[in-house]
Amino acid sequence: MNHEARSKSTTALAVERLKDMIVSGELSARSDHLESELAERLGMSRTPVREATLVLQSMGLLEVRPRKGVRIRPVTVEDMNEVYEVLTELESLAAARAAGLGYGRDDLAVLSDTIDRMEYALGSEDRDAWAKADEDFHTELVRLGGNSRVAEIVSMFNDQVRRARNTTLYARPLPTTSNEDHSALYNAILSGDVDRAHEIHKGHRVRARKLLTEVLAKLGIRYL
Amino acid sequence: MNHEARSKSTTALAVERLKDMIVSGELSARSDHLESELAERLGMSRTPVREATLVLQSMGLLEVRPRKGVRIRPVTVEDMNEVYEVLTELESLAAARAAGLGYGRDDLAVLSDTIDRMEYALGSEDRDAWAKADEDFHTELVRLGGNSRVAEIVSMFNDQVRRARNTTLYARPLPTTSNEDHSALYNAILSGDVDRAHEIHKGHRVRARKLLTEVLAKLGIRYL
DNA sequence: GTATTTCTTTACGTATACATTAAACTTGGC
DNA sequence: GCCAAGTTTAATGTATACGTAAAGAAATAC
Repeated sequence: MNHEARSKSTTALAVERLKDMIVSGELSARSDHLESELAERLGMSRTPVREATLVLQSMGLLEVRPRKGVRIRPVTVEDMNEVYEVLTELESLAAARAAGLGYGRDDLAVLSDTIDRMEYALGSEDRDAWAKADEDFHTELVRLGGNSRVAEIVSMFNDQVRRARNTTLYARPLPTTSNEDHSALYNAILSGDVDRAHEIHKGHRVRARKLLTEVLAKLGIRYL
Repeated sequence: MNHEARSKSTTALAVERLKDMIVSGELSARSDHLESELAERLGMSRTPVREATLVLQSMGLLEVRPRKGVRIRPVTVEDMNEVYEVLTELESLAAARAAGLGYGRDDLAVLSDTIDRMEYALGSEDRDAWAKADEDFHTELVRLGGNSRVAEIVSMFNDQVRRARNTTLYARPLPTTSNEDHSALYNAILSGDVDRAHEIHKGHRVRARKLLTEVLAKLGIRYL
């Protein structure tokens, strides 16, 4: 009997490890890597690495460029705008749908918890904890929205910009105002106010995006 | 010198062929297929087939189920609702953005052409031509929207529901009213009316979805 | 010195071989 | 007759082998 998680396929492991390496910056943006190099680094043959790169390519994290190695995709300011535009629409949709589904306090317990965690993290100025809670908040929100495709896209796009977000996390003001948005959204969902939920979250996202682009501009960052 | 299209990789070919087979129904929904079976049918080894199935899985067209063969994903009514919900949001966004980009008549020539083709197809009651033109219209619209990620998602989701759409194409009234929407949208984009473009297309999509679900309900279809 | 061509290298694409393991079948106990 | 344990089967997961073609290096012509 295996007390650990059941042994995953090597390919799945490669996807996981490579994703981590990309998000953490261990594989830096715009760097090229041969399949054989990655295979050696991961201690496996080229086959699972190849399969993993295909998957990661479809997730938008890298580009397979024959004979030049896979290139870790940089996230340009333009990319950020595209991603945030989609996230704004789809999350707002999810918020509205969630409000329309008649959730009660129990159903929203997880969401409420993420809000509390953000608040607490803000108090102790723990940016990492705040970022984690914020991501959980968004994940739970789209889950509540009940459209699995929306949830998938949001998850994928979050992966794409996570590195960028990490970079800016310590270079921006603490998002003290955003928690008001979160609470307001929670209330809108609980009270079933579809339009208000949509409105609040859309505004929240638009402001977050503006803040981010300003920070990037101030830092003179073109890509991450 | 090769006068044909430059020889594609076997994997790319497998993706293409399998996609065609799925969309055309040659591989029917809910059917299972072993890698070796598909490899033989396509006259290639398992390797490119495997890679293709990974890609098609990420496109949502099939599911890789170890030791049971890949399963061609059925499209349930629920799936259709999810997909159409996302398409509604993202295409409306694209319409609004397109309207905001100050396109002139020349820029909108392709869009205009697809509208003409739909009108003509309606006159001659050529449903296939209409469907093709309609799809081109939507593709061009999101291209004009200028957000490549939106365009990608829309393309992927269209693939997912194309089989369903083909099935209902001859079981529904000819969409005679929809062309008014298209013209109105064209004018809104040309005149730069962002809000109206959004509004028109959203309404258009909502009506199209309603029509489709009604047809499916009437036919008693649960999945396609 | 530069440009062109040939040669060499090498990374990838594909096929094949092999190991693994889930599922199916068989057999024996009850 | 039914269930469980063990065995067999076969499809996948992974590694490896090999041919091909692209990128780069070298050599030669100018």
